[in-house]
Amino acid sequence: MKVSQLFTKTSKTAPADEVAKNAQLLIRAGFIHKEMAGVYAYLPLGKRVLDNIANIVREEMDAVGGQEVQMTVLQPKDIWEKTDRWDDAKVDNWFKTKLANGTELGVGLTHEEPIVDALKDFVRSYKDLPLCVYQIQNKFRNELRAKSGLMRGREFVMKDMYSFARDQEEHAKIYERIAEAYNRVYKRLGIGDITYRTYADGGYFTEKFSDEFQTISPIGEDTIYVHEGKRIAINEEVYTDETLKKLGLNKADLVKKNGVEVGNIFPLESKYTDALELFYSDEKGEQHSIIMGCYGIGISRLVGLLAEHFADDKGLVWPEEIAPFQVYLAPLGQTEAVTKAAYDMYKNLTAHGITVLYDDRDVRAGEKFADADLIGLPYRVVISEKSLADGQCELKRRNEAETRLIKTEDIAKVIISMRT
RNA sequence: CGGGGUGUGGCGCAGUUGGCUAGCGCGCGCGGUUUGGGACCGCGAGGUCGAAGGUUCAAGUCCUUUCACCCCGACCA
Repeated sequence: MKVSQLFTKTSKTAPADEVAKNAQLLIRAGFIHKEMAGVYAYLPLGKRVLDNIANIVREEMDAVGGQEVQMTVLQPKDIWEKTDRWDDAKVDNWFKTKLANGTELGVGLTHEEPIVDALKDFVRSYKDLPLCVYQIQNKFRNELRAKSGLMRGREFVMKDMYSFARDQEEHAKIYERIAEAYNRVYKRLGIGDITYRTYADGGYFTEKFSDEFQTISPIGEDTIYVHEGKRIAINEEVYTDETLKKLGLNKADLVKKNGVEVGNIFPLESKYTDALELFYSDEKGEQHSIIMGCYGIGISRLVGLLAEHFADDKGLVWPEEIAPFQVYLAPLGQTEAVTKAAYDMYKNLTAHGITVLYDDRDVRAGEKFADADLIGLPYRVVISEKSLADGQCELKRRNEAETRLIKTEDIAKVIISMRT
């Protein structure tokens, strides 16, 4: 894409109504637009990042047998009454609305009920199970206080997967398989080394733990106790001697950290399936409860976390799998030779499947460099009269200081070889 | 929801104890000089000061109400 065609612009100043670094950087670089507190639009660059993250999650969920669906935002009241979650006294962060005729509707904050309801049309027999269904879409929660930019919004993008198993043993296997998929997701996002499977409160099922995936970060809202060696952690909310004993951990081996909850998986037993009367028949024709699990990843929260984590004093520093484009191509000067070389390279890189943000604007070098740094693409290629005289261009990684001279015709090959 | 703070061109800000056609920087448009780290000069467009009501000869400055946003806390399947 050409910068001249990109409708967003960068800004030297951060908006006064944002304090969170993730929001400041993403807004300055033109990735997102704040619609209101806790509600952000994704502009072309931000949308690409959001999609890249979603696609990593999608691939890993598909790999463990997930089937993607798109559920509705508007939801009928009755299914929520069946599980006793409609009442504001039970779940207080609902957005609710009404049809013209007065019928009450819910605005989706999670989708256990409608998924189970939809499966009732299809799941009857033990032959239909197990199965995993997931969705990646906007969810709405009426948070009392939105905060920290993308980290806690009222409208946000989330991946939710629901598993349906015939018994506890089958459920446990699926649960572990998905937990491993989660680790792969965070690894691919570049935060595997600072993300820990964390024992946490199980909510409705307090006798059991749920598992959170917590990424160590100074902006983390949660306090966790990390066991480096075992790559696990305990959320402060269940950090008791009893828990430690149960997990066989020693207080002395744990380090207190701030964590961002980037995922949460938990067993739902048969609470929703029973309440909504989704059962299966076994070989003998006897009916049984279906054991359900729920697996969330905050996609838009990850955009915020990654922006916050992969940044320096000049701007964003995107990992390759997440960056909106791979290369920032910056010709310096407007001479015919430079312009032609840049355009040829743009075509060449694109033909090699390398995405390029081509800064074709007639602006000074400093401005291009500053924008390249702020937007934070992994590679920057500079074409100028100087290096072009030797048939070369300059290649620099965003996360390194070193600049290297490359033969212009080799640039695609070199970048491909440098890829992580 | 409790506490604290802030709303002035697109963005960041300044506007003394109320007083004249509401300023500055960035950005934007035009012209020119520049051209390897957000250049410089000149000209120009753009705001009725979050909104509503009130006090006053006079309100961006005072009062009331209200909306929005930020921070701390509480909350957070």
